[in-house]
Amino acid sequence: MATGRTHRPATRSRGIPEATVARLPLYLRALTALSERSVPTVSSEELAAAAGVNSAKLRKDFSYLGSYGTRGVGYDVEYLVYQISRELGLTQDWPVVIVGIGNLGAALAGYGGFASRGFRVAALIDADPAMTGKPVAGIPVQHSDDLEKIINEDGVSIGVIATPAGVAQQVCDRLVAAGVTSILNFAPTVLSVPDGVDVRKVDLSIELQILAFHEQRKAGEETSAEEGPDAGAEPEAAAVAPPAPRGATGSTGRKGPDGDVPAVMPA
Amino acid sequence: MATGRTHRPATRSRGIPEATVARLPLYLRALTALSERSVPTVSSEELAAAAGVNSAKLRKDFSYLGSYGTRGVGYDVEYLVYQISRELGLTQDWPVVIVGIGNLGAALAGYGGFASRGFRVAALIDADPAMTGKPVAGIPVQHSDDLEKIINEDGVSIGVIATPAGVAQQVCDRLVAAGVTSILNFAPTVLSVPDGVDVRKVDLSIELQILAFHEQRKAGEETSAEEGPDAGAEPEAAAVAPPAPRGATGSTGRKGPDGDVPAVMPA
DNA sequence: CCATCTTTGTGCACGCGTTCACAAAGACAT
DNA sequence: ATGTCTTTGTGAACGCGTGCACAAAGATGG
Ligand SMILES: NC(=O)c1ccc[n+]([C@@H]2O[C@H](COP(=O)([O-])OP(=O)(O)OC[C@H]3O[C@@H](n4cnc5c(N)ncnc54)[C@H](O)[C@@H]3O)[C@@H](O)[C@H]2O)c1
Ligand SMILES: NC(=O)c1ccc[n+]([C@@H]2O[C@H](COP(=O)([O-])OP(=O)(O)OC[C@H]3O[C@@H](n4cnc5c(N)ncnc54)[C@H](O)[C@@H]3O)[C@@H](O)[C@H]2O)c1
Repeated sequence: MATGRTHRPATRSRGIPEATVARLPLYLRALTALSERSVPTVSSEELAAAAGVNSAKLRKDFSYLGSYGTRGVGYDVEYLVYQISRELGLTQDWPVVIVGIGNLGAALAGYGGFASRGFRVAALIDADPAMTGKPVAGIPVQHSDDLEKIINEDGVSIGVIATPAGVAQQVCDRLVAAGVTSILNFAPTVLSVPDGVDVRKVDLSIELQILAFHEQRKAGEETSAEEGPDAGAEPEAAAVAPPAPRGATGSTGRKGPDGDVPAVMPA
Repeated sequence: MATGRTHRPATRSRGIPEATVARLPLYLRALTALSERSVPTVSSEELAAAAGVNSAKLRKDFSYLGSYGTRGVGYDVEYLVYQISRELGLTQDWPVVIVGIGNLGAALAGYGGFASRGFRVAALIDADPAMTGKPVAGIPVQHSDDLEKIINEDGVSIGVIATPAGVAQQVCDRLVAAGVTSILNFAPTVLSVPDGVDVRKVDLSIELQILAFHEQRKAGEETSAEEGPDAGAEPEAAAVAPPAPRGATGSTGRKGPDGDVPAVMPA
């Protein structure tokens, strides 16, 4: 290590790999469970199993945080919980605003997993005047006119967007302008933000499409043995000529190698 | 994970990189928008901008599907929509069951993004007898006793888990035993499944923790100049002795009201 | 038919992330 | 103290993903 670009000569190992950061919450969850069962120590092997990862990976991940283990014994659960919590910034309280209190937003508002890790729902915001003042999950909804004020007063730096996709960018812009620097986006849109602002997206539709891809592959796999070369996939089979299929989508007549249904791309 | 079996030396270029697969839905969404505006063709540059990715990456991604572009012109929108849809398996209908119709499950049930891409909610399943028969988003909830029957009758291969974490593994096992081979898990637990079954997880809590990490780093960055040694980083500063801090600190001070904690420790 | 201009498709290099494998560190027993 | 046994921490190799940069392909205009 360290051979990379050591922009930060000061304190060493300033950079924890992104992949590691993404796994820390996983470890933390497993450790918390152990802690509640009063388990004093765990080996990398046990913890890795609980977190569903490779033990070598886990050890390397922890090595970025420091040497918190004891050889021959393992890791002290309580201590590790604390160290990871601190590293993730969970020892402090993070006020969060949720914008767009519809079906999803309401579910999120009532989600216990928020509070359980130091995330406090500071406010629920919606543009619908009819919603204003109405309590959702015990928290009164506030009107989006007050968005800037709310964010400033509470010092909110994390925002959750659960509005329709069409207005997500606008909402995002307002959040950022008001001082939010981390956004969790549930709307199916690509958000553009200035440097220094982090955006993470949760897109159900994309997840399903990825699953569908693998599902299709599995299905094709079984029959491929006797179906011949172009059973499940070879694009060339369907490729007539690139600039050909101009016009209607449904006009794709005989294309699918295995009796595909014409693609109807809906709204 | 996912691509466990590479027993396929047969047909060439069988493997589309996982990272590419994950981006295809993104491209598809952007292309669909263009299609609705009747835009006939797009360059890789334009499309990349719309999808929020690098244009070289996009071209390389498409190259895995075949040569569907025309040099000097770009890509035919309609044709590309069809090709990507086919590659992702969206030209066929995917019945999906949602298990656990609580706050989140209900929101998912009513989500338009499902149907818009060939995913059909085949059934809503919940263990609560009081829910049985009650329509949610126009679909009557069925009791989990009938889970196996429902899955078999509809030929469901994709399941969504939105139950409490504590029962997620059991639900998962039943789904898999009944024939489901793709699972989208919203419960904060690590699911273990046999080979051949794909699991994707959506974990709000993890996303927030990742944001918090970066948020903390941003905050620490500004003050780091004068903060001295243990600003927000050097672990040793807080390190008393590895096996020391037993029970102290109230660590995260959580008292999970949500039962967020797994409890399921895969032995 | 040829020249020019646009945009694709990809070879290549690089960096990140994963995994193996093992020396060293420490616990524990004798 | 010394030896044995367990488990960490990490060096090193490898594979995947990314982005640059450019030749080739094809459109377009003369
Ligand atoms: N429901 C789901 O399960 C689900 C899943 C994945 C993604 N999504 C996405 O999440 C978003 C919300 O979904 P939903 O089902 O809750 O929709 P919804 O229509 O029920 O809720 C949207 C809410 O946003 C509010 N809103 C509209 N414009 C606003 C603005 N400018 N400022 C503040 N609030 C505004 C509306 O008043 C409404 O209450 C959508 O983009 C959807 O695609 C939903
Ligand atoms: N609400 C959110 O925004 C949110 C966000 C992220 C993750 N989650 C997770 O999603 C899950 C559901 O959250 P929720 O807020 O909807 O909880 P909820 O308590 O409102 O709903 C859970 C539902 O699952 C049903 N259920 C319980 N055991 C079952 C079983 N064995 N088989 C079938 N159904 C069963 C219950 O009857 C209930 O209707 C939880 O694991 C939660 O941690 C929720």
